[in-house]
Amino acid sequence: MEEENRKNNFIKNIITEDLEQGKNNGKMITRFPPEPNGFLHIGHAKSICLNFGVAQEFKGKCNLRFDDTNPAKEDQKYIDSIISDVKWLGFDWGEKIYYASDYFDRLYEFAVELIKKGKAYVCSLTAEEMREYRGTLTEPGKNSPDRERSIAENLDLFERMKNGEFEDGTYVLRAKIDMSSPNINMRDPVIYRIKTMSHPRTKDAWCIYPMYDFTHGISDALEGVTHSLCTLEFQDHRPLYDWLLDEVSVPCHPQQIEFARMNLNYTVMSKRKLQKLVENNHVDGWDDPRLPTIAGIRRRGYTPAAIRNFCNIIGVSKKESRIDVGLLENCLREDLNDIAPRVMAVLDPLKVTIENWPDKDSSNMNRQNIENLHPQDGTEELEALNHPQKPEMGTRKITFSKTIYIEQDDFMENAPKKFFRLAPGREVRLRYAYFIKCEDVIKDKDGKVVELICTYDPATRGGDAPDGRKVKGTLHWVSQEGSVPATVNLYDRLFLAEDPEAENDDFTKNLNPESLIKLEGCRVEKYLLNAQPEKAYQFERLGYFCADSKESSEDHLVFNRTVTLRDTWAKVNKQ
RNA sequence: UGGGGCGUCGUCAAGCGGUAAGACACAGGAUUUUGAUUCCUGCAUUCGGAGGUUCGAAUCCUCCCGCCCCAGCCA
Repeated sequence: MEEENRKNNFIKNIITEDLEQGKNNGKMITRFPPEPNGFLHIGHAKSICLNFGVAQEFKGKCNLRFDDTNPAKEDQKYIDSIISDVKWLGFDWGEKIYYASDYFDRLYEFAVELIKKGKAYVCSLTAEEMREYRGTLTEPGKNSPDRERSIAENLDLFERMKNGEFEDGTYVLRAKIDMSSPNINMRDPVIYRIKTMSHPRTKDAWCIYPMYDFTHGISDALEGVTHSLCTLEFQDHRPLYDWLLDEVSVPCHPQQIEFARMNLNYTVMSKRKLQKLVENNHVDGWDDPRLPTIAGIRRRGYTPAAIRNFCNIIGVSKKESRIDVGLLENCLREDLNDIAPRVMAVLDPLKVTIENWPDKDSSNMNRQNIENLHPQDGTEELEALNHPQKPEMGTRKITFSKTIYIEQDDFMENAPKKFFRLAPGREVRLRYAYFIKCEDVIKDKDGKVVELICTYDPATRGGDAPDGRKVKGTLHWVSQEGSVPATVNLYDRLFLAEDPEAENDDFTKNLNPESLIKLEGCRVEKYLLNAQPEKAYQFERLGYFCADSKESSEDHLVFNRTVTLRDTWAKVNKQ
């Protein structure tokens, strides 16, 4: 379904044109450059799909490169999770993983080159002073008193910075550009700072670390990146990106192109807010199935194909937008409908006794209509399709018996005409089994319906009526003997508000109190006993579900609802 | 009020001077042992606004309006 017919976008147009004109010797290389300081979310998926996607499409390559220049925030565990997420999404970064930290030596040399050209200087202004000297959005900045320091002195100071002779914060290395530039990024930006701190990969080799702007462009150039795709907020940095690459002797000059990041409604995407949800236990951890993190949606049951397709469908532009999660869910359903085997599960069981079904120990056990009746326990095996539209997915046996369960919602004592399900005196089909008719309703002392007494029609075995009579409704069901108990997590959107962060006060006020409903008394087909975590099943008439990768076991099955089926009845019913 | 961006259907989004693609949503209808799927049909005389250029403008020009980003020794 996906892969074919990928949509065009302005970035692909640029690449096509560059390739046609023979730019970059006909090569095209992109990169996905995460900072390992947090977990990936669906917004990153857009960038991943874009960068790896165009590389695939144009027969180029895409490097996975960690932008690990700030040891204060970064950690190996993030590196590991990012690698696993990108792999799960289905992308291949070739033989090696790149790290900006692998370039620390060369980066240092490039800084020295800049100093020698008189294009960088060591500055001793404090952070606060530097802010004052920087000016404001409307007023130009002032030159640092250290701006005209001699090259020799700069060289000496910078080397001593590297050697660890100074305290953190005493000196920085700055590019010498233009303190009166209307673009604040060009007002002598810091390119190196002292941080006496161990780095996840280079350990204690360095106590000075390069800044993003300095590192990123050079890393791109060293890797021969041709198109450096990043989000809109870096547009103002492009002049600096270009300045740096022009001033330093790198092998090539990549082109930075910016696009709008993805926003989804009914959720939050910022690292800080996701962190708050986790820390304040509003959710169950970084992989909570309600979170838009890759780990979360994966645990929820989303498929990589659905996410890739979604990223293709939403397109790439420079317009800031908030995409309807409905679009995502639709891509999910499209994929799941194709691949998920169908099974039956009853989430809110209502007991049904088939009164004319032979009792285990009664004498009518030899009734000939019940072809595969097991005389020992009074059950019958029936055959069900694993996917009605795909016979190649095979069939499976399901067990029918005297005691079965249907969904509470599928029975109504005083049912309106449009209600196609079970009601006193009405007949429905049990999927792949028999027609049953409701003869009696048993209630407890509070008036709650606790059991239905029904009769079945032996002639309708498999679900077809030989006399051609029609029933409007087909219900899913499960039998006492053919099912096992399970817990089911019903997930819904995490927030009630389309834009949870619209008001500047506490966004957690918009949390949906019903984003998780844990159902304990569910019953699922025995077939599900060996369900693999994350593998999608369609619980017929309910939605798509998967066994939870953390909590489900053969002793205690736990399923997550990935997404519901489209439900036009619910919509009509609401009106 | 400095600089950089962006404004095409409810939501995304093509379009690049020749007379508004597509997807989702929505509304009808058909088929259906999932009120699912699938399948038809409809859905912007109009492109933030106002002028101008042109035989012809969403596309070019001018002005205006609205929204976003930038003053980390974060990325």
